[in-house]
Amino acid sequence: MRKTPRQARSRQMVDRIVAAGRDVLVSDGYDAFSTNRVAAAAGVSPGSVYQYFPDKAAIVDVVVDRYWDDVAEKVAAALADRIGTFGPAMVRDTADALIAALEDDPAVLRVVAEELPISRNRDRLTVLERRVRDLVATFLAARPETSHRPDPAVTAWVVVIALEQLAVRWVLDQPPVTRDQLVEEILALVSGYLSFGDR
Amino acid sequence: MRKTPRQARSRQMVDRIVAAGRDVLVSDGYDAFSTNRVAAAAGVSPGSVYQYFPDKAAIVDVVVDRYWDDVAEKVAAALADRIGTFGPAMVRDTADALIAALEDDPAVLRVVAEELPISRNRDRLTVLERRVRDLVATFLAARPETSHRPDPAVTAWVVVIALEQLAVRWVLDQPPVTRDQLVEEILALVSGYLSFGDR
Amino acid sequence: MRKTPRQARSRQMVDRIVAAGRDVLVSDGYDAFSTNRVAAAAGVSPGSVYQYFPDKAAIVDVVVDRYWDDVAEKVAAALADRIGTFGPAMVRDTADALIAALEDDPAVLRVVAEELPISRNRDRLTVLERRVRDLVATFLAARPETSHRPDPAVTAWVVVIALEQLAVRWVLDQPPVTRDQLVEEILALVSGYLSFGDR
Amino acid sequence: MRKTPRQARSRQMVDRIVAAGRDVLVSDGYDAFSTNRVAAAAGVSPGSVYQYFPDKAAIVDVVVDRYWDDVAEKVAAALADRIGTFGPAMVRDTADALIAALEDDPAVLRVVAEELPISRNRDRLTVLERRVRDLVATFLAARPETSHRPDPAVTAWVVVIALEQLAVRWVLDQPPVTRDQLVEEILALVSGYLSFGDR
DNA sequence: TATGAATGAGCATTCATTCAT
DNA sequence: CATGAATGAATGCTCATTCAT
Repeated sequence: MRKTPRQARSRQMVDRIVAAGRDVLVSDGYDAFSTNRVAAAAGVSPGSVYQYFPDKAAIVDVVVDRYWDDVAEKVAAALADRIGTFGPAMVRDTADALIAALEDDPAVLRVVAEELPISRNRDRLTVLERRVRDLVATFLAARPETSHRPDPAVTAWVVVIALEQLAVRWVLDQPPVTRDQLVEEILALVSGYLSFGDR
Repeated sequence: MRKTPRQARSRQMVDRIVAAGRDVLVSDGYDAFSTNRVAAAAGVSPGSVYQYFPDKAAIVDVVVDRYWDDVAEKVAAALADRIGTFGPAMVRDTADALIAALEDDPAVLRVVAEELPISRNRDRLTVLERRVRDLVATFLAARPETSHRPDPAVTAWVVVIALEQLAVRWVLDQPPVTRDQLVEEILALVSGYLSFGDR
Repeated sequence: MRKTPRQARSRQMVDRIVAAGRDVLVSDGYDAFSTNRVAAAAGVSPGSVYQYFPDKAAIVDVVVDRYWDDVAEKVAAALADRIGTFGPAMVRDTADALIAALEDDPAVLRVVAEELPISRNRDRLTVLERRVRDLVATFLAARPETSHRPDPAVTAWVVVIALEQLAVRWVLDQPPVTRDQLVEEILALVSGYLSFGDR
Repeated sequence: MRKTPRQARSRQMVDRIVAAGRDVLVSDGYDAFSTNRVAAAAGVSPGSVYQYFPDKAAIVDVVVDRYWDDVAEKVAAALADRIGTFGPAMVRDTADALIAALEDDPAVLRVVAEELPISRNRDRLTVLERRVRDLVATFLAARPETSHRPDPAVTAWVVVIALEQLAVRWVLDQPPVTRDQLVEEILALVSGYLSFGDR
């Protein structure tokens, strides 16, 4: 007749703390992020935080990790029903999925992308990178006859950076560009790049 | 019997403090950046710092501003003797100039781009933006007959973001891409993008 | 189906906790001595500790008490088969027995004598005191004809303090004095003192 | 017309903090000794403490050092006008001077001798040791014809420990021994020891 | 009984900022 | 102007103790 099984209770505490961490990050900013504030926001004592996290940095790390995992999951989900698309359509779909995922929580994106030491975000790109590598590969496979970029690894690196940064800046800076326009421009950028040298 | 006029002395103090700020930022990192440390590094008392800067943030702001001004100046200087180039050559020159400027002080670039809250970098892009706007305009002027990007403002926004981020990441992440490769890829990216839709 | 009667189980818990307390004291020192650590070392939950000890200090007290009881027991045992010796021989035997007892566990002696608030050691001397009182009495009884110390209680107090401290410091400070030398010096000190005024 | 010259002000702060440290140690005990409490007792902010002491331990060290310096000074002063005394008189004088010095501040003596990790007191004995070495040497010089302790270094070690501990315990434990009795017993102890073997 | 999650007061320390000199 | 001693709020973190299960 246990109300909260041991495992679940831990899980719940971690979740509460992470949620509170996210909130503090969003509303107070990274500089004002303190363990005491997180504890207060979680309705928990400072000591309790340390039963679940070894130190302050670990809380931030989990918040960031969860955010990017979330984004990756959304991108994967959005693309799941479109497998099989090729070339341009795939670019469009990927850009669209990424933008959509980033639009979901701009507040955290702002903190994560703009306030955090980049080191905390270092390993987050794996999923996007894999996706882009595939994208580049299938795109090129669809146009085997043409002359194009020589080194696929370099090409993927270029596309990842451009794609990611365009999506992030669009969400955060709200430039005078519509969402559809953005997707079209990304399509043009990537397509033009990948086919460059065609004749 | 005053050696230096008041104005000049102020200027000198500001310079000392900013230089010290830069050094502290580079060697200790943003987290360890403290007014006391800056004062010590400048050989000045903490109180004096507050005669020239309202608070700690203002010091960082000036360091960042000066850094980006410096970059802008270098880019402008590098391009000064190449005015009149068109299209692809201009893209190449711009990319090259930007990379060169960023390579000059990677230590500060690292702090500025990776550790600082991005808000501090907000207004830095004006020069680069103007330059890229010109670049886009002249490029398109060279190919007036072709169909290409519809909105020059949007196009410039896209190119700025991609160009800047590629140059920054290349300098900071040292990816397995040579400098020449990078310039070629940027050229391909921008040229492909700007001419996309040509036939 | 209870394996161990309640009483015995309590006893066992207390023993585990005290043993763990001793270990923590020895390996981590008094400053790092914490109830949680003791509980962990005992393989017991922190809550359980409080079923047997009212607070942290009580654990230390028992560790200390047991240590001194142990020493007292060893001294008594060592002297048991030498009852009947008189004067100098008895001094020598007592000194020897005490040194031997202290040598048995220098690690705990160090903590108990050097790190603990001495108040915790307050009542430990009873056995040694009684033994020394006897020693003084028999010594004097062996030389009834001579003039010597007037007040046996004071005399015993002096001898206890000197004897104990010499033995403890010798064990802990490892001075350049051999064990035999030490015993000889103690003998000289005590004998000289007790017979002082002889002619 | 400066009220407090720079040097003097520092000195004054250090003194205030050390005095507060002493008071906290005496009234709250070593376990409750905290930087915040010291700061409060000194009527100073916690931050100020750290302008004069690198950490908590440093405050304790200075308190202890000052205490023992003080004792050493008093002993030296008390003996200054008695130089030239020999043998028994010198023992009496030394014992008397030491007891007097320790009696002056039993509260601090209690903390220093009973609550502090002994390591903090390690180097304090130099003065007493030198004094005792001299004492032993002159004593023996006065009785060159007699047989006595073989190793002067060992002899001095024994006398230091006994003398110091007897004086300290007498002050702190208030045993049923008068001050004069104590001095007489110490004289008997030391004299008997040093002349032991005489005939 | 035994548990161990939760507590929260407390600690040592830092640092942006002020202000009397 | 320049100083730098002084501040004190705030920080990350610990640990003796409690109490619901």
